[in-house]
Amino acid sequence: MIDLTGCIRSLLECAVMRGDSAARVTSHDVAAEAGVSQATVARVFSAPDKVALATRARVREAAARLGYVPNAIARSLKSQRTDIVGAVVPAKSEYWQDVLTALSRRLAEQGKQLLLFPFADADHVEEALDSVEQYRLDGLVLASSTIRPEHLVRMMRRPNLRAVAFNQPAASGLLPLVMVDNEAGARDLAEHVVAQGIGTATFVGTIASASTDQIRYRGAASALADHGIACPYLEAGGFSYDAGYKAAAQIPDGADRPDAVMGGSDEVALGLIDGLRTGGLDVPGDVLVTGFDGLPQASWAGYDLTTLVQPIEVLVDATLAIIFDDARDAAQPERIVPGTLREGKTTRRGHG
Amino acid sequence: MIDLTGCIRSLLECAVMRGDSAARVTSHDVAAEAGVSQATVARVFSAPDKVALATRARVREAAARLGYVPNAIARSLKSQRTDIVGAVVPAKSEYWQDVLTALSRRLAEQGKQLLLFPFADADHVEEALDSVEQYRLDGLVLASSTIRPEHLVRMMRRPNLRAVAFNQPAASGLLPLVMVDNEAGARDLAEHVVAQGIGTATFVGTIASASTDQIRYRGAASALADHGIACPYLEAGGFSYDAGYKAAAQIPDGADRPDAVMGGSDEVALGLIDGLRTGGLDVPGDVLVTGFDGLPQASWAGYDLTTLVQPIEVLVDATLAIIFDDARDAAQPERIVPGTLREGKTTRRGHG
DNA sequence: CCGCGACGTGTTTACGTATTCACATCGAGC
DNA sequence: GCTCGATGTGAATACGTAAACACGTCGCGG
Repeated sequence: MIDLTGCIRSLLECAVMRGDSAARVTSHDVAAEAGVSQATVARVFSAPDKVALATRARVREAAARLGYVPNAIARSLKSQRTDIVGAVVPAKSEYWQDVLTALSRRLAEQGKQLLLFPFADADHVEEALDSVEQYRLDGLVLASSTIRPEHLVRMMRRPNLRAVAFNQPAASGLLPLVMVDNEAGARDLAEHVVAQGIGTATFVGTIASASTDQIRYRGAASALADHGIACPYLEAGGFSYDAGYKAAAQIPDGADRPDAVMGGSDEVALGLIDGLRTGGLDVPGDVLVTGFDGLPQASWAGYDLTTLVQPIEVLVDATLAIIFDDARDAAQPERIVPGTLREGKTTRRGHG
Repeated sequence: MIDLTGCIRSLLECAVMRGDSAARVTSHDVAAEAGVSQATVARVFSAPDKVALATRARVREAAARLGYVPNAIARSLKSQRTDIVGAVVPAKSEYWQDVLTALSRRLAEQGKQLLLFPFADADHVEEALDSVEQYRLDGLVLASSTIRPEHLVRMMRRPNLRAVAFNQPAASGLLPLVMVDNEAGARDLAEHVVAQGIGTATFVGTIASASTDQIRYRGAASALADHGIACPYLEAGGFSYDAGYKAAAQIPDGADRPDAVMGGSDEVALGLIDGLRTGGLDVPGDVLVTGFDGLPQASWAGYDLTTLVQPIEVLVDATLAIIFDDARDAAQPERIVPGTLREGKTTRRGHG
């Protein structure tokens, strides 16, 4: 039987005991305690092999006794590396949440951290970048296609800072770039709905000025055109469920109703589905719907959306590779990674 | 007509020009350029009112010319403040994504940043806390009820670090605590479904060992008991949609089928809805469903879940108040904030 | 006309670590 | 037995800033 209360109390006493004394334990204090120099203490924590085994043990023990924890701030100042990667992302977005989750997890595995610079809208990117410059980050992920080119330019060639554009086609030629193959993905989706036998289609984009939106539309429209199908463009006005939900009301009904509606993103597509259903239509009975991104919610049974799944892990790994691999000669790498078509029931018509 | 290409090119040249020269512009360089001392430069950027207007302008100009950006690392080392708040959170969770979004936005407004320490599971919290200690953060938000007490204890009384437990009932008495009133919320939900005329109910919890789960169950069960309704507990085994979806299969059907199923969280509840519907049941026709948290997805038209909405902004503000307000005498504040019942169609029965 | 405070600026030091350089010790090789 | 290289350690310095302290100037009241 474990004495949990006692255990916690003793831990507590330990913590309290250290309370003031641990206030600021530096490598000097440890050095004094262990009878060595500060340099040796520093070596024990950053390059242990350079210290004799016995000394190392003595220092470790002294450090533990005093509750010493190396100061990352001081280390960063001296070593010119922070082990922190920044990410400039829109404050609200399901998609970016997923990306950040993957990014932070992978960074944590390498003992590095993720510092967030969220921005409410494109006008606030400037402020975010001001903060970015103050922290001397090891790397920076510029996410969101709503970041304007002038912002990207600003982040070029900062010393000691590898900036990477993530799913940001407009950055091509300016910054190293990692993205999913938006155009091919949109084509795949279009080909898929064509194969279901549709005759008309509408593309409901997110924000017309976003470069991903333009490319996805281009891919879809050109594939449809190959089959003689026109594809009008409708702007939802946002990357959100709400934008898609409202846009559903703009889609013509009656004779002009399209056989398929292609959403510019999963969030928009999910909103479209609910909006169309609220309007009395059946998805996929009356209208097929596709998305783009492969959000977890897209595979929820209530939607089971046909979409293009982005290989987020691959994209994240590619991004970190650019940031941390010292192949600085490969000046402007562009990694375009193919996505995967996920067939859901939103495009599953009765066999025809 | 704007010459966009030219504009970008000039910006680009500017950036390249600064390329090496801006490599490491320090306050000393600016001081030399402006013909003042380093101290004056520092003052211009941290306490401008202490510098004469003319001098200030001259320094600002010199700084702009050289592309000087204050070094936050050095500032932190000197001032013993990082202006960074850390958050220890589970890597995957819709709910925490929402909280983090609110948190980072509010911090950004104050010129502070959010450093993420995500952990995959409770066993990895230890490592996350190791990192936390190295960065001398101004504050720390310990989120998730899966963080164990021994971890909380470890964060007590660290000097210069205000740790706050967020929606973590088990932290009561150990750390300052901010949370929604889980018990009252669960009671409200239970009272609501009772008012719909149910006779039987089941509670599908997330993870039985999580303190929030226990409290929510207690609230629901006691309210139901007040009306003579028993409330068996079923564990989904996670905080996720998938866990809820699978748990739906465990719910008895036929004569034993409960009139209402109360999910331990929105994510679980949404999974439950889809799971029940997949099983051929109608929600709310056959079974009422409730959630807890108030996620954006819960109000999506496809679900329109009845749930208890957490006032995330309020919780976040309370958390930051504890971290930054110098009322250190108020040793262990506990802020329990009431949530709001959101009535969706998942508990809207035909009038009976 | 002197002294005193307010104001603006320069000088100096400290924050806590990593790293370079120098130095001492020890074993091996001729 | 002396040199040479390898190894382990200490002393000193630098990273870039903030803040304490000191100093000089100016304006004011007595």
